Amino acid sequence: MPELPEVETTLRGLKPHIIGQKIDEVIVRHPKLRWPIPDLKRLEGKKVKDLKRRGKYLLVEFDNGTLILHLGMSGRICVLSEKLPPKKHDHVDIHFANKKYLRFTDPRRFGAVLWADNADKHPLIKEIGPEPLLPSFNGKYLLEKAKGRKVPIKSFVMNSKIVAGVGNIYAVEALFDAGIYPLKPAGKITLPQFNRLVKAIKSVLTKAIKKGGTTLKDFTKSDGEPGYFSFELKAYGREGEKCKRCKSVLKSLRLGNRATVYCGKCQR
DNA sequence: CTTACCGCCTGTCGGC
DNA sequence: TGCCGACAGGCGGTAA
Repeated sequence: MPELPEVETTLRGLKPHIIGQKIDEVIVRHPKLRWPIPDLKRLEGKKVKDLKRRGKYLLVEFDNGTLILHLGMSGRICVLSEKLPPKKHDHVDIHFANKKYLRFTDPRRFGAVLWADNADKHPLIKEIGPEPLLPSFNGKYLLEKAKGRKVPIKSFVMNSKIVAGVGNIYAVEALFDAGIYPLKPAGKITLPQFNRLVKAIKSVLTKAIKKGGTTLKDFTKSDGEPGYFSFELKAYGREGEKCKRCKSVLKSLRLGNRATVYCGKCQR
């Protein structure tokens, strides 16, 4: 389940291997991910100009457009230098002139590999809200956006139009840290609460990215998995266990079919 | 415009 | 041991 920190870790691991590299050949074995993979012949002979992240999307930039990658739930990308026979879920290989190649793996195929002539205008990218780690994402911004909205705050922060790339795990953790009840209507949250929430989101994402950084040296191993499972979660997955703050038992509810753990005492 | 809900996939896990 | 159904989950799409 790659969340933003894992995508960021993937980006950092990938960058030194692929920037400036010329593509020799692209092999697509299973063209049906979340959307059909377009014809990637257009990449052959092109050089990777830059690699960026927008929310959980990875953007591989070329002089004629951008390859958009999304890892969905189960996607992984690695760079290999020795020829390994493709396994069942290795859907795309991108071979570079330096004999290394990028391999896109995704068992559940919720991920995406797409092309955009202009990524900024692509429908999946253009509506994405501010990056959570930039200063433009702050309490005042959220307060303004939340005016009159009745959606539960958890759904609100998981809405990519409001803020980019905050998934279930980090929404649960940040709301716990900020002491906000997940079902509280977004429009009823005060500026001090939003300030705390923003601080919590930034801090939890930053911590996870730091953790991910320790896995970078193994990036080219085919089994090198960005490690956020080792990241210490205070609420997510701890239903029925004791709150680390007040010792009462953590409760859970389902919101839009998503596991939502919270402390009934600390979160109001 | 806002909100609620569907469904794409497959590995894993609990129950029998 | 093996079969089977339930479940997880990002997130765009669509219905209300």
